[in-house]
Amino acid sequence: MVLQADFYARDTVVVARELLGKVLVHETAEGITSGIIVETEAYMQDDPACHAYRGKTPRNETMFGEPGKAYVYLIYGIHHCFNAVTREKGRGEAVLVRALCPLRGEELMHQRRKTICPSHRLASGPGNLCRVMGITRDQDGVPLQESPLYVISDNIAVSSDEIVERTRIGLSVAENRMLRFYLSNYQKYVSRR
DNA sequence: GCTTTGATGCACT
DNA sequence: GTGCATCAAAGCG
Repeated sequence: MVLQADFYARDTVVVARELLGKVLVHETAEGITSGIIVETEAYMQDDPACHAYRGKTPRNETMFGEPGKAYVYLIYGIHHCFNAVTREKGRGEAVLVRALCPLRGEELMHQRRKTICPSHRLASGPGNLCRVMGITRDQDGVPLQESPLYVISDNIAVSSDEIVERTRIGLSVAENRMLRFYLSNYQKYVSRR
């Protein structure tokens, strides 16, 4: 079942936790790739580390739009990052998806990567994730319910004691909030640190 | 194995 | 001009 807008139109931390164990799918001309979401981070509007903290700009406009849309941006000039927009329209909050456990299209993922690596590192980190899934800024603003890019709730059981809360990664401000979540039994698929 | 560093685009002060 | 929600190659051991 594809997750609908009402799933995303809730508290950002709740959405971040519940996205763990769901499956991200991208259907492209090259083929279909999918993977279990194993690591997320929550970004709230009152958070100095959040793009929306200083208000709306052309770059982060998507975050303020409808819940359930993809917010994709370029970081360090090289890498893309994929987020799911949460809360009601006008709120400017999102969940960053940081890592996947590959499910379908692993062949294609290897092709999209220039380097050879073990499968548990294919989508370890937001930049790698977008690369192997074929996500670019072309996907910025697309609704996750009615696009080739969507999230489904599969029957992957996640009990709350498998969810580990940690501080977020790569930030210079507001580092110490427990807003990063990952599944302990998939830790090797997660970016390091 | 682990740590360091350069590549690189774009929004914003 | 600066500072990033990063990655991988190069260097060390």
